[in-house]
Amino acid sequence: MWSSPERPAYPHQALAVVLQVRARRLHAMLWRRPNEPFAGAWALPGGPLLGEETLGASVARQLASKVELGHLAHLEQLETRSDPGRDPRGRTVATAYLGLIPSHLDPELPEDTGWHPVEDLPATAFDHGSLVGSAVGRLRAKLSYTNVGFALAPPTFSIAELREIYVAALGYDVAATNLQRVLLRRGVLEPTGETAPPGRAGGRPAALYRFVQAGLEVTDPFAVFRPPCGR
Amino acid sequence: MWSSPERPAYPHQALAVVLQVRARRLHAMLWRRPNEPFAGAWALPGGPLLGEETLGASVARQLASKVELGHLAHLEQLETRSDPGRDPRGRTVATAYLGLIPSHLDPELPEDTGWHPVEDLPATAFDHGSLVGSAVGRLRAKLSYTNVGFALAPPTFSIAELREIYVAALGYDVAATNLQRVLLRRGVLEPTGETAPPGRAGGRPAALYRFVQAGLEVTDPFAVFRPPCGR
DNA sequence: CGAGGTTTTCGCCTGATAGTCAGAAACCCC
DNA sequence: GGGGTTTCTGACTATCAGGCGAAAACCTCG
Repeated sequence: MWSSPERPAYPHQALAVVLQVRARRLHAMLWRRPNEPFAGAWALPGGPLLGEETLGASVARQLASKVELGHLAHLEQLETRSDPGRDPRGRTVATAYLGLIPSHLDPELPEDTGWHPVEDLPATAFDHGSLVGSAVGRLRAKLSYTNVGFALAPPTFSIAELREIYVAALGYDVAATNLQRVLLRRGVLEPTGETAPPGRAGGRPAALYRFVQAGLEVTDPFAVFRPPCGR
Repeated sequence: MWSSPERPAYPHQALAVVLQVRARRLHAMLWRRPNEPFAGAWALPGGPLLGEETLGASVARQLASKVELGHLAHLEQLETRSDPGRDPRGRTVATAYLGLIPSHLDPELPEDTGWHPVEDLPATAFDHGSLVGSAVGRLRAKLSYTNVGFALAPPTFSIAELREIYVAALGYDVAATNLQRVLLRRGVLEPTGETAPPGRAGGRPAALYRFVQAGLEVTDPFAVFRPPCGR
């Protein structure tokens, strides 16, 4: 704790890595910087921490200028970067958040803002490229042991649709059979009782499901070294 | 990104939640605050982010005044707290780190600093109590899917000793047989080939093991939704 | 209205692994 | 050498993920 009167301060910014599954690929939201440094490069939305707001409130405020906040289904703190050289203009500290938007939404974005596949990012400003990498890593890990999927999926969906989302987000193939069984057993998913009409090519109508809980919840963190009996 | 000239700044501090297994219980390192606010309450070691240092370097610097840095076997960033009211004196932002010290060490601590069982914390200053909670949660989760155990255990150890450490850190019982088999199969542990002499009560001499890798490594994050074949 | 094609669903089998237990092995002390 | 203690090993069981194939349900076209 600082007891001495000197209390150096550095500008602090909140950044958001907003991810969404679009056209079967995981995308990140970036905007093109008009000014130096890194003029023309793509950057994460964000800005200075102000007045009496928390970092969470700050990132929400900054995001509000890019998308409708109601479209954000999930927001969590990622990590804080403090490398003195991360901004050529001078020292800054930045805290990044991970935001998720369900795949059925197509929010209107400002002119300078767009979606970029995370596997094929353009040149990014500052350390924003590696922040996207961190965010994707976090999302992929959590998809397996939490119900974050709810923040990527529409309110109701067939297993086939959910599989597409998971495949896009995870970056590798998963079997629909297994996905259904695992998520059902864990109580993450529940059937709505309704079915979706088949496509024009025919096929059996797909049963619709929804996520039981809309907030983030850690299901069964890790199967290993579990407490003796039902925790 | 801030393009306007106004760049508000708030003092930023780095805090450390240092954990160690002592006497079969998980302890956190706290020091007693001499001054207001929270005079007499227990607080996490930490202090202001200075000059050209990163947060990691800052927390290491602050810790150096409490323990010998060489004793720290692991250090990772936890989370950043920004509630404007977290310090009654004025706004601060604090980034907490998780530090681990192996159980065989007994570092000398300053007069005002001591170890406290995490399950039985005294009154803490600021939001430090909940930060200890976060740290313990992180450690417990990672014990199951990484090799962080290396940072809690001595260089070599018997399975019984390792079990004690895991039990203390996790807060619940685990079977020695299982611990050995799981950690061996994952390639986290390897036998040294040596054995420890039995205690005075006799008993078969215990085989000694070591962690294969001394740095943090994510073994097999999550068994679910694994890519088709050996990734 | 039936045949062929398409998509989803369901059931079964397999393999991997965690949890548990009991017995054998190795050592001490008396 | 016998009793006690601790550790090690192997076997058994239960659970669950991964995969496959058949059945179900629906479409379109002739």
